[in-house]
Amino acid sequence: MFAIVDCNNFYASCERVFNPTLEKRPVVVLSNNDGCIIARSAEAKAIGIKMGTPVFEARKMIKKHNIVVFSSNYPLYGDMSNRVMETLRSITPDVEVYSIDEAFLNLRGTKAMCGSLNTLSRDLRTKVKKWTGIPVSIGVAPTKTLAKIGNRLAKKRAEAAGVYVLNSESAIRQALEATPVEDIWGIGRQYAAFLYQSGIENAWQLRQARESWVKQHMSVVGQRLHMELRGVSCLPLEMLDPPKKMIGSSRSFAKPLATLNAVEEAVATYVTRIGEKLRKQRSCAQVITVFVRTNRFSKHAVQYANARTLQMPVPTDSTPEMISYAFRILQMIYREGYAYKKAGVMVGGLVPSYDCQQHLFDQVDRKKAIRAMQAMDEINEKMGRFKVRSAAMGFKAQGETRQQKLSPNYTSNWSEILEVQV
DNA sequence: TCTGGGGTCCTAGGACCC
DNA sequence: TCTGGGGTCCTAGGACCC
Repeated sequence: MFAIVDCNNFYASCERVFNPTLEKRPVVVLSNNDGCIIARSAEAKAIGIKMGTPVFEARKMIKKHNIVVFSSNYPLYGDMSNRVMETLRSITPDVEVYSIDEAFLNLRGTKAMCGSLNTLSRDLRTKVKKWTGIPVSIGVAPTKTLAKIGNRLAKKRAEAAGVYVLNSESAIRQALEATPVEDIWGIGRQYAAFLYQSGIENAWQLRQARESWVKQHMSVVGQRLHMELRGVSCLPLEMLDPPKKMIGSSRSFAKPLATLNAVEEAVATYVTRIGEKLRKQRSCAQVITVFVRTNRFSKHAVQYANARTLQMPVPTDSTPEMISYAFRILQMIYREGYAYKKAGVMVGGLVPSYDCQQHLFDQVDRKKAIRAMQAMDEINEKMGRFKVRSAAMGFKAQGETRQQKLSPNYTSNWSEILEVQV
């Protein structure tokens, strides 16, 4: 049996843990750059605030209902996520961290088999709340996809009180009939529209569809999903996270940038982040892509977007080297006269760094570069991010993002730790 | 005025090999 | 009139996830 443990309104709940005055009040958390609403407390959802709404469109509602607004605070959420995951590991080592706020558990072999899955799940839910302050919902079923369906009902139905177990054919049928196709894990907008057109509206109807028909229209991904709905587990628990195949970094700018130099400094910053991630997972990259674009929502501004990919001669994880390639690309795609709203960098073709094919006529002293990057990473680890950095990033952070409603880093910065008055 | 960021997997088609 | 068969690798684009 699989369980999926999903934190309720995770970012909003994290903010609440350290600020109990937010209890019962509508809370929303914004995306990078304070752009869109990406997390909502139950109260905010009840008011009718939709996921992904641009904050300026919701301004009236925010004012009217006195909604508390936060910029996103990823150091805080990441840390709270670790606490939740550690708590889950206290009942079983079989934990797959699926996202910042979700984990799959394999309940086989846990004490559950002695008691009921229901009791075990309820106990786990209580434990996570008590140890971390984060409320979670739990779905339990014979496959991951069915567990996800259970989880949705655990959240939706008050009488479920946060736990929904699909442990019999009749329970599964009931749950599937109550699940519209667009709410199935793996069914997005396109497939949902297609299924409705084909007369399939809920998960039970999809389960009854012919396998060959599903395969024909939804490829093997759909076929797997179909089997999972029928109780045949096709998606195993993945406990160790495989190395990334692609790493990217991009941002929208609070204020558009109009000079090559400013865009260069932003791009250098993205490459620096990518370099850190690459070295952390001990990979080198073979290709690098840079893209720039103007504000795609602006109706009057002249639009321009471009991207280019470069094959690097030798796989590398060296920040300065990647910056020079990124700048070369930027030279090719940058055009004067536009107000740039967003830029980004991606690297791919990742290979393990111990396994990099060298180049016969390589001009770079790789050993030196490796030692320099190691020293830089160590200093920054100790003294704070970007303390030692490439001059290409500039002195003043370019393309800075807006973060006007940031909560303190309660759990990751000594000077922002919570103060309690006695 | 104002609209996020970071990923994965699959398929079809082209280029190439013998 | 009529032009094989079997395969790999790469890329772009589409679909999905949180």
